[in-house]
Amino acid sequence: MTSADSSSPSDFIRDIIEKDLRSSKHQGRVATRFPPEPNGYPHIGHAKSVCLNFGIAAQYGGVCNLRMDDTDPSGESTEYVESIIRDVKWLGFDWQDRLYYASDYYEKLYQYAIELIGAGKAYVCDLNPDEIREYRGTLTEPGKESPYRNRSAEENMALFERMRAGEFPEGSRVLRAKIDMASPNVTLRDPIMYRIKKVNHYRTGDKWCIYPMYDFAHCLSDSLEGITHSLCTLEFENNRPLYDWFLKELKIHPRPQQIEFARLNLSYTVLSKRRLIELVEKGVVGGWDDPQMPTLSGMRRRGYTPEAIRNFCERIGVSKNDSLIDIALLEDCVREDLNEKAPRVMAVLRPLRVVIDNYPEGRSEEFDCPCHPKNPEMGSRKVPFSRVLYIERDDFHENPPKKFFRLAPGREVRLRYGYFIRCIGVIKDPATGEVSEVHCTYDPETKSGFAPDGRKVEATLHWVAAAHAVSAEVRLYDRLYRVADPLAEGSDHTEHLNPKSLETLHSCRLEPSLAQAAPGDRFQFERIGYFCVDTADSKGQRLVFNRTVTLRDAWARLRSRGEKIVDFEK
RNA sequence: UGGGGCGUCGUCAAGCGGUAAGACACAGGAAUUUGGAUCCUGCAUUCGGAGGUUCGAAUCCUCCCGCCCCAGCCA
Repeated sequence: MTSADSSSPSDFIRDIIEKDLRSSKHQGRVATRFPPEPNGYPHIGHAKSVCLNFGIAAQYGGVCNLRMDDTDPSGESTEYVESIIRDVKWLGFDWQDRLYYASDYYEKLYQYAIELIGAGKAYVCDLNPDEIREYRGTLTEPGKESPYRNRSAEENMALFERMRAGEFPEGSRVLRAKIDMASPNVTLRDPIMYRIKKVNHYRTGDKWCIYPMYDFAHCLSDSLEGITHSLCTLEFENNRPLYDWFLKELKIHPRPQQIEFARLNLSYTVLSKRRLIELVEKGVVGGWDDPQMPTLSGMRRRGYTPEAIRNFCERIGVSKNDSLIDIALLEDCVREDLNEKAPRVMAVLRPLRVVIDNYPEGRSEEFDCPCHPKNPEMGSRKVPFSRVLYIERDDFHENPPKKFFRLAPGREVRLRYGYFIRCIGVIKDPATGEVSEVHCTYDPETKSGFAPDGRKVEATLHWVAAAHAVSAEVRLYDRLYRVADPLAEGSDHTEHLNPKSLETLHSCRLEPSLAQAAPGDRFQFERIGYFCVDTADSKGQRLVFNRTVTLRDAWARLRSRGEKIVDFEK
């Protein structure tokens, strides 16, 4: 026997499923579900769950449903439902006709509640919220039984009907499961099943004024859909006995099994809906789809591909360890995907004017440049060359530091797919002393970048012909936070925001082929990084690019290492 | 200090009594018309700690330590 198929992932959840399959526990069926509450935009943490649930269904020939877990009308909306549908689809998953809503089960859930009341397992409690909390006890002390705990089934039935009819104000009564006020598991101390909320529901409108709680609704929704394995995050581990209690007391036969795994935490970002809403509402970011956001819509706009995200979700694995994934892994995933897919292009972000003194004025020529160095099938594009060019400011140093081997006075470098040029002088702004123009000569023998005499050059620079360049705005995104764990030790994450998480460059000069770029198109700006055309702000003549991720940069690494040494010496 | 869960490389993560996979990160090198990609090389004598069982323990037992979750009419 060969070792496990390395193309399909394996983890403790799949182990359980395979065991269940062998023992025919669910008649060989596998059914999962992705059950978001539509009260926010899905983020990369949701993607982990989406990939897990849909991935498992696909791997074992099962199904995965998409279910809106909409049991609390405050905060839920159609906008969020739409964002979830759009993003899960974009990730590449298909639930066919199995889009469900917990709110479609309200009537059935109500009947289940009636059944529990009839069995003496649920009661209407008149305690107010404060009293309920007091009666619940603490982590170390048992709770006290509610004085309403032993009402007759008839009385409970009548009261519950009147709750539904809207006869009582919010907060005045709840329906509770009668379990055990002394349970060491606080979840089991007569948990609330229904509360009164006189709030309009985005789907059921004002039809209901009582709404089921998560614990009651979730297990039953799962069983109603024939879910076999109900995967959720670790914080629900305490709730599992309650999940099982409802199903057992209602004598539901094929019972779904809840299995908990660790939610995703990503370094230098924050992945809680509450925190993300805060960023949106405080205006720290431009919205849920701001490219700085770890939301799927933000990442899409930033230029991430679904493939990269899926690969990431597979690479991080699934376990019960509370972990913090290094964002470098995510970045590696996009680079890996975009390295293959993104056409190469030249763009100068911070232009420095270069004049080729021995290149005739008014003359220009075109080079045919491959769109991908390894994949000829991606074709080529024409790039014009002329006497005045732009190169990257960073690619020239009047007094080059050690190990800097780009352009400097007297040095020769190659212009990618162009000519060798040698710097013969600089012109400085008399006011600032800053280099404003570099003068060079070119070697006509080195056309396309080859020297017939075989001489070598240390660097190859990207460039753009000044007269032919198109202008663009480029947004350089970096990590949103300065610290790896912005929530560490209960600190306020907004104190750790990275002030440089967005730098906008307005006078970027791009090769003319980019004038045709359409919103969403992705490119590699050679030697810089991966960029995509912004889908919201790039329109008509106004070109806006977002940086998805930088290229790995050995020079930048050397430089920052140097800085560290300098700091150390201080 | 009640209950539930988790501790294997800087970060993830395999391992399921037979002698520590892999990935990212990091470091070095080769090659290079992207200081990219690629390719080599290195990177846990030891698995939170201490005892014990065993010919043999990351895997079994005992005790201890650390971290996370639970006292919403949120999910």
